[in-house]
Amino acid sequence: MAVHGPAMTDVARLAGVSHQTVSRVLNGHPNVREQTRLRVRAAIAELGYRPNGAARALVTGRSQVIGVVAQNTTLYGPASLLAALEQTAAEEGFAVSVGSVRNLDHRSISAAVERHLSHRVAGIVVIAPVESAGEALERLPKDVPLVTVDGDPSRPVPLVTVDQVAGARAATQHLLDAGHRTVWHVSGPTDWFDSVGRIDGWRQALLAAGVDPPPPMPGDWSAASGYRCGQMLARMPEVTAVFTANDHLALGVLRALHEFGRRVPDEISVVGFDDVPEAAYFIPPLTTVRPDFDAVARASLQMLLSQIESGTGGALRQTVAPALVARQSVAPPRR
Amino acid sequence: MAVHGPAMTDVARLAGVSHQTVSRVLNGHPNVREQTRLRVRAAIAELGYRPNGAARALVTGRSQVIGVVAQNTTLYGPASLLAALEQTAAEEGFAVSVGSVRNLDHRSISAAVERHLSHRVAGIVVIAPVESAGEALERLPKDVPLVTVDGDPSRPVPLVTVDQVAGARAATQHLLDAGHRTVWHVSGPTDWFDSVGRIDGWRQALLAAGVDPPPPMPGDWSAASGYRCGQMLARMPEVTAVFTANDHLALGVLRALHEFGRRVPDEISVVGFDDVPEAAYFIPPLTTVRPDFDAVARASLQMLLSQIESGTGGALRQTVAPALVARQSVAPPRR
DNA sequence: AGCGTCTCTGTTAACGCTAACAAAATTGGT
DNA sequence: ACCAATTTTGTTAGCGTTAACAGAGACGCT
Repeated sequence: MAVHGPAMTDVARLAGVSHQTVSRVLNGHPNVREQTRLRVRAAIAELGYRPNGAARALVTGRSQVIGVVAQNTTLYGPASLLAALEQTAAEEGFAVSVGSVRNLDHRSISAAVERHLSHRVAGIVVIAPVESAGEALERLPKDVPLVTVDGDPSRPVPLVTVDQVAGARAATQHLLDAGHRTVWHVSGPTDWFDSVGRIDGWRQALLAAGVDPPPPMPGDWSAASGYRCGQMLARMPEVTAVFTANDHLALGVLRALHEFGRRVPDEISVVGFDDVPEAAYFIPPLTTVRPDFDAVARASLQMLLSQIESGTGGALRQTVAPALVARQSVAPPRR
Repeated sequence: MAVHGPAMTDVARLAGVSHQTVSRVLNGHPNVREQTRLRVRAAIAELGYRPNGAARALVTGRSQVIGVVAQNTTLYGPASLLAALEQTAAEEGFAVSVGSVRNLDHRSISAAVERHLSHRVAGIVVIAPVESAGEALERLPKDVPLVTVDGDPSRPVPLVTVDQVAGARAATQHLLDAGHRTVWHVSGPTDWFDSVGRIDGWRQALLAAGVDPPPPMPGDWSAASGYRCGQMLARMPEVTAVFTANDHLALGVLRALHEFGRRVPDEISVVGFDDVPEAAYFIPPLTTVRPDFDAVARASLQMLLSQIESGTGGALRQTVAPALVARQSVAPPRR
């Protein structure tokens, strides 16, 4: 009592009503006399009463907590998404419980989801950018509200995603528009849907321009792998434009090009993806594509909440368009 | 039943024991016959039983959840810390609930803490790098296990922190050792304890070398503010060495110096702080100080768990030493 | 006045688990 | 084989809340 604070019955006693009436006030039930409602509110304030979420969760079978499963919350994208999700959830009165996971393999994901389920979360958001995550998701009890972000477009699971294809197309087109005859691509890991989408968009833009796409160079999102690819690109005199799957890869490429004395954008133009806050201060400032993480978070949460309220598990799909941010890393090719 | 999965009584029935015995097996109570234990385990596996955390939390008064309050989980430091915290907590069987907060003022912090308390978290970790957070923390119910990270060293609250002073001293000393006569400093926001500590360490190293510290230039952690400071530094011919309070500031400085044609490290040496993964790919690769976020997370959690178990609220203090990572952004001054 | 129909409030019974105690089974020493 | 100590199991009573139903007034109609 002393330690755990007052309970509903204490409020009821002080207000001179039954605990059930207090419950009704708390849950905004209509049939409570205005005067009673005020008395209860006053008692709540006086005692500093705070409803016990565990008890509520026990009886309703659902808590006011949303579980998020993500892999590497240190990467800029996932971190931004998580923060946005948390903000949005808080506005709706939900807490967010993170379950990060070392690998996005089947077992790790299941384990994280299990942990969330055992806490009886109201719903789960899975940031599942790779193939292997999909399997784990299909075996889930299907009465659990679930939304995937950046997941597999081919699976029948509610999905919110940044329009990778459109973003990549815009980036590539921007380079073509500047006069480049073709655009090379440093991609992310090919088992990530994000990567696949960005490769697709890049390829589409080239094909639409009647250009045969060169082979994409696979990276792993890190500046280190961008650097390695950059070392190769720097040695190829015909390369004048590069689109990298994220800004960190671009940083590595910029560094390699700089070391080889190839000037950006004079000799080679570079475009990234993500618009990390530092991108404007790369040398030179990086032209990139900015996904709207807030919009993604809002859409995911809205989708999740509608499932929670309706009880039905719709298989919706929502896509958020990213925007090109032009800076100084792009210029027309020298002739 | 069907929707919410089997309960303890279902397991008990299948195993031919009472639900209390199941509870004992689950909680590792010693006095259970080996044979019984196995039978119960088998039943649990067969039914896919998952204990109900809400019910457990209700009766014990504590959930297996740790609340984290942080401001900007998009910044590299907090994000890394959060991820490490989550990993460590998961190993101990705890989930982590994030409560991010727009501002670290008194009211926002209290609100976030309230939200956690209403979910009956077992303990709270506050990543509270600024002064204003301290007040909010002192009014908390003192029976809640609490640990602050990077908080106010002068308050009687359990605290884990990176040794900012030692890190900054090492960075500054490294520059002095290279032969520089003095070292300039681009600091973080001065209401952050991290910044204060780094300023202190820098100043200490200079004073110990018999040098009068130049005025620190205040930034706000962002590359943008680093760039602004860099523009000033670039115009000052006497500057040969700069220590920035984090790597993003350093990036901004590097960019400004580059624009002004001042070469790093030939004319000016730069050292950062944080060792973000990209720092090795800046132009030139950045010498920096690497805090051990995993160690901080482990220490915080251990401190929190010992409070949870013992019930006592010790006012411990623990400091984690960072390590200097030497790269190519430092060289002896030209003479 | 009498009676159904609202609106408001109270009573009781879960939800799934652990704690405390009670009972039964096992062990060991004689 | 018998009693006491010990180990193992079962029984009961909550934890704080919501849901379902029951009861008590207030109101309008015949």
